[in-house]
Amino acid sequence: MRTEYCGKLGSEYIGKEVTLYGWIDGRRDHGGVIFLDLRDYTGIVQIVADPVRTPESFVLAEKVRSEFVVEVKGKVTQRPENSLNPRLATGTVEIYAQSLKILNEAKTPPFAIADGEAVDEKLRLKYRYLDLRRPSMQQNLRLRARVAQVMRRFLDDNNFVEIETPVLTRSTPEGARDYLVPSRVNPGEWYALPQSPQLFKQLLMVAGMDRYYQIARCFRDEDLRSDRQPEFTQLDIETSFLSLEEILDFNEGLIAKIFSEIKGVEVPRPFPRIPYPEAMSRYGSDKPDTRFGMELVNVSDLFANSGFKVFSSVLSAGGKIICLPIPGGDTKITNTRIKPGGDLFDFVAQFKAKGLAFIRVREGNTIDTIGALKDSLTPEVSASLLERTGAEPGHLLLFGASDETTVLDYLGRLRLKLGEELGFIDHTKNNLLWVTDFPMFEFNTDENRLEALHHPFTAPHPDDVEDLAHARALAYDIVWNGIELGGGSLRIYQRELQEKVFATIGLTSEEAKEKFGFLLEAFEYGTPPHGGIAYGLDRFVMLLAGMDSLREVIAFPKTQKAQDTMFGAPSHVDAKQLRELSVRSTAPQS
RNA sequence: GACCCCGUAGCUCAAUUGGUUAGAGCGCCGCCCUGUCACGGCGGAGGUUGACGGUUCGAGCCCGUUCGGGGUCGCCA
Repeated sequence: MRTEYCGKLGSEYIGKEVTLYGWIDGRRDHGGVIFLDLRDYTGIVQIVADPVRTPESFVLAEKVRSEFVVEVKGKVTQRPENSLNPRLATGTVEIYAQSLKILNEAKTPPFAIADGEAVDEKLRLKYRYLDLRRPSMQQNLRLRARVAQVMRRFLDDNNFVEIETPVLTRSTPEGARDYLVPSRVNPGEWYALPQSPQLFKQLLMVAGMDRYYQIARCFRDEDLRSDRQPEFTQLDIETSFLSLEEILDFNEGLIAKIFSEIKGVEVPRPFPRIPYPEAMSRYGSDKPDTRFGMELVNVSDLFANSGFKVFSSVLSAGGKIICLPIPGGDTKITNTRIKPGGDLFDFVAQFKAKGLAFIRVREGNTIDTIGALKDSLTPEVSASLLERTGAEPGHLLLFGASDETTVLDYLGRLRLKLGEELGFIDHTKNNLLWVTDFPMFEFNTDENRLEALHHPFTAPHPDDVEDLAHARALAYDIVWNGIELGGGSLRIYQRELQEKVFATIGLTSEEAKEKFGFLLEAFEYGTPPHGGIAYGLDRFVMLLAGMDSLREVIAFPKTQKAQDTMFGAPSHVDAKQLRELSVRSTAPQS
């Protein structure tokens, strides 16, 4: 029986007989004495074997290699004065191995079980069980478990009930592509894996569960990114009878608790709230990073009578001229980068920018720019420009001219790129904020119809119900340092309103009845006002761990091609299995 | 669907302008070593340069195709 963990041993254990289990982390053979590093998840402790004091284990210690699994029994001993190792937590002691038992041998691992050197991603995933032995992965997964525990404890303390919802459910319109599961019992019919438990949790509110949460696995069959996996985990929350204010306040409590217990950081409350239109106009993003300035400035009016054709033609087409002011940018950013062929030009071009105009502000507020623009800058316009953008000598002013949505998007992205490049981002900050007042719908030009920005169950602002197409939603996103941690809304709980929203996104009443009839019917049996939120747990943990990929906080993640290279999933299946499911593959035979 | 980066020994990387037998560190194996902890010393093994095709007197290097990993755009209510 194990009596202690390796990494916990210290001077207070001296003289104690211990039994340890773990992996051999290293071996130093001096011929007459052999030192072994024994590792478990808590750390490393030094084992000693020599022919005089521990003759039996000495013979075995000569055979032991890295990653052998062993049992060690012995006495915790004070290290000699000149052999202390201050770099090891257990460096004041060592164990003379009275007994050393090899429980299992190990092949030489394909990479060292240690942090530090970067190992190729495909190797890590192929040998994930070895990769997970590394200290950093041990820490990340244990951090994840602690975060989930803090969440559960907080919600439990607030009378929430944890309820599981089905993984085999039905496909619904809108949203991401579904993962489908064929039904054997119902040939030709399919389950869909849930993109979120949204409708189930709303029905739990109808059911009077009052406060629900679930750490729920969700599935979306879309292309992967470093922060997007096809299956991921949400902390899903729903409450009845709470106002929007109460929900935000409650969630701030949850987040503050996580920051306090996990990071030891007390975050100030209440979190700032930025209405969506303001977030877009100031930051060009619905998840603004407020850790640095460089806010966008609308200067359209200053160029209303401009002779600069690029600007005047955009303005007359109803577009906007927006400025991105860059302190110190005059010397740090060359014209070459801004002009066609430059990296900044190419960067914004992929987001539909036609180009970037620029003004350089020099000593005495003199202005350097291209001739065509200079001609339209009267002294009055120049003065207003400098005042409104806060520009001082050394500033570079970049200008985008396009329709409003487009120009805000590409300048917002450019702001982030340059803010990072120029070192303006203070990475010690924890800027938490809510974005509120999202529009209910946005126009999908491909399908030529409105679609829900959040989802079609989001309640409109009560002042805006007369004109649903332009209504604000009672929705909110929580943003940490420019990254969306989660989002939610108050929900519709009246049948008529829900039907109107379905109609607005182009669902016929027949389609609405066929796909959501159960929800509409439920609304007729006394549905409480309700609302909630969902957090991306993987992403939250990734950020708390300071990692830049979800793979670092998921035990068995998928590759960019959505494969599990260790298990070999997805895989072909027997023809018999397909027949049972009434499914035939149309994929080209390989 | 598209673009970019990467692929050389078990691992991390190098290899001048296309030029002799593809190198280094770590790891691994053997021998030596009683206080190391990145132990040390001596010796050794280890390569289809992801794959296929092309150009060339000659290809790790150039070209094409393809496979794999990563990043990004689109996509992700």
